[in-house]
Amino acid sequence: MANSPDQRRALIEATYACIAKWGPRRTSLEDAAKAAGVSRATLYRYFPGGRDELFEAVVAFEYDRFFERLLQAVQGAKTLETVMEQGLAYAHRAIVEHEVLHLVLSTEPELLESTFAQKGVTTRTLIGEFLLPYLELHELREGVRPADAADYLARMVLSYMGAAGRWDLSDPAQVRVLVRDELLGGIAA
Amino acid sequence: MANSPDQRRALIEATYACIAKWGPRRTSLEDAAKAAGVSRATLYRYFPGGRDELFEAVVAFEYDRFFERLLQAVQGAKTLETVMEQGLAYAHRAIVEHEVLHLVLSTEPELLESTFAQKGVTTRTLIGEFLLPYLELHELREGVRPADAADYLARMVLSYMGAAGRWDLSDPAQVRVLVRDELLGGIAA
Amino acid sequence: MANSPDQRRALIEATYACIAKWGPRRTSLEDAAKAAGVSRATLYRYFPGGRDELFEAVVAFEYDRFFERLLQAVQGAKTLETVMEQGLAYAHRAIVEHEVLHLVLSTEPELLESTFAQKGVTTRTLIGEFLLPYLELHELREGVRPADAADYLARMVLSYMGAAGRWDLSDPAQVRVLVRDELLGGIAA
Amino acid sequence: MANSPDQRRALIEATYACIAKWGPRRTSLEDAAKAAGVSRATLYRYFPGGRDELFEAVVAFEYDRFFERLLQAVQGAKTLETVMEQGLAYAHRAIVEHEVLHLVLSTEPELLESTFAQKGVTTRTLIGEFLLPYLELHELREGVRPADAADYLARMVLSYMGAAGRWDLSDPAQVRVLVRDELLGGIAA
DNA sequence: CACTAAACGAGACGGTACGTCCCGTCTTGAA
DNA sequence: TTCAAGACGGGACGTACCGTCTCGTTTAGTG
Repeated sequence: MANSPDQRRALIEATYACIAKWGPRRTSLEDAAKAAGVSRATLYRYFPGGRDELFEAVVAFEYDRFFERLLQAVQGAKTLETVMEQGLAYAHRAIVEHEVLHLVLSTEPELLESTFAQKGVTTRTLIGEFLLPYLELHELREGVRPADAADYLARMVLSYMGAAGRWDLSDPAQVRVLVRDELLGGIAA
Repeated sequence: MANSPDQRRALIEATYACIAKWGPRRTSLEDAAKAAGVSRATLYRYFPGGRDELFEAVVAFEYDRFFERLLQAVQGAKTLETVMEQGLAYAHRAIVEHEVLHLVLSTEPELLESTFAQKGVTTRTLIGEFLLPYLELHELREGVRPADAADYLARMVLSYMGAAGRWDLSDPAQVRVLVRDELLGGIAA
Repeated sequence: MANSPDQRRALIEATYACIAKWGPRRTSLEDAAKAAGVSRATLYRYFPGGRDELFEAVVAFEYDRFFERLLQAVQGAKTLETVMEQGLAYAHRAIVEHEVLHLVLSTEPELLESTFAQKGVTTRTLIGEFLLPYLELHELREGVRPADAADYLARMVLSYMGAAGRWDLSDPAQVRVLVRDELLGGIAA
Repeated sequence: MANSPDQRRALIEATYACIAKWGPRRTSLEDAAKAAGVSRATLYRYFPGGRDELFEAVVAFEYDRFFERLLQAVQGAKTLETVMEQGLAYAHRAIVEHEVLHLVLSTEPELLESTFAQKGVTTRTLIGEFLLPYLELHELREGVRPADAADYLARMVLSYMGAAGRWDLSDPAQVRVLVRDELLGGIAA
């Protein structure tokens, strides 16, 4: 039915913009459609599920885009340390700049649940699996298995992504200390 | 002007029940007021901000109640290990049983931060400060400062509260291993 | 549920006015409500059946008003002849002036059907029964029963109400001739 | 531009069938086109005026067909009485059988006049002119002019077509009495 | 016979209106 | 006075059509 992926895309991005401007609850489908240069009727042709389906699509889209770019950000890294540093730095930057996902999720958390549920895997698992190969190449303290270390690092990454605490993650030097001393300190040989 | 704290309380709990049953978006003020045995007009006397204020109050109320009970759960603990074990066990139990908190926390723990950012003090900080005295009494690996360790533990607690991963937190034995070997392993002497 | 008959009345008359101006198909509930100084939501509170119920009410209302005034117009008449003359004259005037009923019925005849169906009696029967007492006091040609004569006159009245043909019913003299010579000629002694 | 009169015809008849089944307001152009085995785009090629033009065409078509057949039904009649009897009998049968005309005529006969006023010549006039030759061959009561009698009979025919009242027009005997005693009684010699 | 022009099916699209639901405000009447 | 009861305006939602438009595809009809 969806002839033009362009319009679908335009709707998602326009909706994203509206949410960023007014918040999800203050964003009507009329607004979103108008911002996409499309009639409300057409919106329903691309998202028959209406508001729910549209918002889910926005979240999924932004979620994918975030991790896609995160992946790009750590593309060049060769060692565990640089992967962690570049990843944390990018994630922090992205999250601070784009608060939209937060906004959506804090207001309508149910959306995220279904989005992730259908993805089947949690974000933490995803990150853990991405880090695993690096850990297998790394010298670990004795008794520390790579899989456990990956899970531990994934949890810490997510935690610091959300709230940096006393660290300023926009300062590469501090990121470097955080990663090498704090995060890897407990597991690296 | 709020004459009866009882009615305010009844409204919050009735709303909580509705949210638990139908989700926030499917819960109307009519439903909530009726469930509280109160007219919609009265609801507006206690929560002039309407829907937003009511829902915020519900979340804040449940949030407070959760930590209040969490505190009770670790009341008798004397050592860092038992505090952590009892706390994690209780939190896991509470989250599994109470769907609403589950709804919020099951997503990603960092979401909670943004939701309660307006409280001025983050949950993580709260937990960290609670753990600090225990850490000051604990033998720590050299070079590990109690404050840093508290922050580290708080992050891990929040992470495991939201998603236990490969651990079954309803099994005290597993909780024991998780706490003593995994979480405290990196900081304890 | 309908607290204020005034608003119900206002809605009916506003709708009537809209229909008169733009025709039924070009009259939206938004128009009608606005013309009545009422919100569309309130319209549905008085006419839960929506458009159908509202339009039926308009037709029924105008129908009743028409016959109410017709009755008034023949109030003073004592003889069959004057009843017929005054009634025909009024009906002709009313129909020519208010074409709205015609407009509705020609576009959405189904409306009228249900309106009359629920009234249980046809207009013709109504008129016949009204004329009957006058006929019983009138000298009739032999073999003509009052009831049959009443039915005959009712049919002719309705026919001339809709289309006067070669008669000018706004001219009392012509009405007089039509009634006395033409209509009563066949039945009066 | 209308290439195929067949398709135009098919559209009208399919629309007629839909109206008969669901009523005009419940009949969409999609329905009508599908029933005619034609796309909605093609419908607009034959009826650029859309819904209005199509529905008008249906009514006009059925109107014409009705009188065409009525004419056939009285073809063989030689006398005024048989013309009236056969005509009334056919009209009654047709109206009872065909729901759509029933829908229109069952209300009040004069409505038809206004509906077809745009035809320039009213149905009543049509019938009157058809009856005139028969009346000119008939012995009339003194003082009764054939043209007046034709108009009178036309009015009565239309009236009885719409509502038979106490007569059962499917019984030839009753039709006979109605025509000869009642309708012609007042004008025949 | 190939080529063009038309009629046609299919369906996307903007737009209007419908009937429904809920919110936030306000009034009324009874305890 | 306080509260329930509920009317009301307003706004958004999801649905259903309408009328317009643009594509391919078939079908004639013609050079």
